[in-house]
Amino acid sequence: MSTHAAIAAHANRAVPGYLVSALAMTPNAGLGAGVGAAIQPRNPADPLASLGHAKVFERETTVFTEGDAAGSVFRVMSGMVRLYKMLPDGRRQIIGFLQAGDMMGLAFAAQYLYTAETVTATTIQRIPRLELDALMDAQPAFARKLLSATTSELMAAQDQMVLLGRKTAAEKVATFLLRLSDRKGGGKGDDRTIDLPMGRSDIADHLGLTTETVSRTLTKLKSSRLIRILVGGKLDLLDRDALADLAGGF
Amino acid sequence: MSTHAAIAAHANRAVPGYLVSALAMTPNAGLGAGVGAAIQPRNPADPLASLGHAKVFERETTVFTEGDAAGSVFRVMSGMVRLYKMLPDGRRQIIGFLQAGDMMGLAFAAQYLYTAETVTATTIQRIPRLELDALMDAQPAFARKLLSATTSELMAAQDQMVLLGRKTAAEKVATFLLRLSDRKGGGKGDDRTIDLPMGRSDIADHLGLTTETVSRTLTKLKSSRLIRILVGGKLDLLDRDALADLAGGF
DNA sequence: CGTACATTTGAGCAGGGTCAATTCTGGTGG
DNA sequence: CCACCAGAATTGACCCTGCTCAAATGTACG
Repeated sequence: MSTHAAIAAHANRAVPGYLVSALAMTPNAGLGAGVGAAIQPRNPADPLASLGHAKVFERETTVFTEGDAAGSVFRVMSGMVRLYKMLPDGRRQIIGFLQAGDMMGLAFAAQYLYTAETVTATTIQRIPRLELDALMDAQPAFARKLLSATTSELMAAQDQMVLLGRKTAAEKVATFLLRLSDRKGGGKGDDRTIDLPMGRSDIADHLGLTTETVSRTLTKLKSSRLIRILVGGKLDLLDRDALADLAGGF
Repeated sequence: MSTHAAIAAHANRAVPGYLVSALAMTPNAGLGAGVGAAIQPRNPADPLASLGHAKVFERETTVFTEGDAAGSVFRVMSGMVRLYKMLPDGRRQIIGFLQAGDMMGLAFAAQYLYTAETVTATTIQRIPRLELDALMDAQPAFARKLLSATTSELMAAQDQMVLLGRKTAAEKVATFLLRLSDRKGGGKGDDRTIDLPMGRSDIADHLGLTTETVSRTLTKLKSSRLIRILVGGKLDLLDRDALADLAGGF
């Protein structure tokens, strides 16, 4: 028993530390598949509002890297962030995409367990762990919220396992599009139009596919008149019912 | 927007309820990939010890089904349980395998989000949600433990996403064997021998493979002298280092 | 000891990957 | 305002890993 990169990483879980993963505190969590937890940034009852301070990151910038000492948690205020893990040889699995309200870096470990990078220009609130701890001590209700948000993330992660382990390429892509669409639900404008700020290879690494397969699958959906691909990373869902059928659950 | 089995299930996450998933409260959690949390059954400090009551389930028995009203949480005292989700057409994804100390059924939703079945004869403690709530209110430290356990599960779930999305069949099987081995770490006897009480199709549905591929892969590992397959669902790890290399991280 | 089911093994196939060329897109500078 | 350029996306051709279908062992329990 020696060269256990595998086992070593696994053992992290046993570390009685703090700050383990990402989590979101509102309903719109989920796209992240075990990642983002929205805690309404501007909610009057937002207990995090006064903690830490916000900073703007430009697009394609690293916020923190897997293995870094985990001293803070972060909350996305606007923009989009991707979280991923990499295998030693460079294969990448994107754990999730975070949007406004989602949190990351939350965990009970000394190091961050994945890398966080911005997809678009993003405003991020950085909250020192100590401040978060203090808030949890002071407001038991907040601790409950964190727990609730974390279990929501876990549910999303489980759905993602079904997707990765048992869905076909077409089902994966259809599911992904519907999730994205659900995410930004209530908003303004055409509710059939969704934003795809991330590149094809990001989508591929999130769905366990290659960029080529993602592209081909989108092309097929376009030919079938289920979607329309617009310029500028936007896309119309022309037939949600058909997409939902294709997605096959979740 | 109508036939959204997908979207409906997804929406569950928004339900402000309780009791969402499974979680474990000790280091040996992890095999579950987003599932079991061990809370030392016989630990003197076990705050759950006096709650609910235990029951013995025989092998291959359903404990609860996805969609059932979620009135209780459960803790495995001995034996093994599998948790899974199914797609409408019957494809199955096993979320994780639970062992002694692992909890399940914990969630912030009104229904169970997956099905739990025993693999072997299993003793399970059933704890009404109300009792768990009361405990959380009475012991803030316990609530913290739950949060810690849940984030551990989330970490495990993220590792499982990497496995499902980016690993080859051989890497998946090697990773699985090492995880199983780590799980029951400290125990007695030959630490190279591990128990595989679940069938090949359970392993397959956990790793996103077919039974045939799992079988073939194990045969190859056997031919390469990395493992030895014993009767009675046992198996020897003959070369952990080689397996760890094969597993490629985590 | 026999039967039912699980596992293994075999043969052939296909979904999605790889490698590579072409087209688009968006930003930049003239 | 437009031509140019670099990177992204798309498309094509071919291949391989892992799946399907099927048959042959193994194994456990009554």
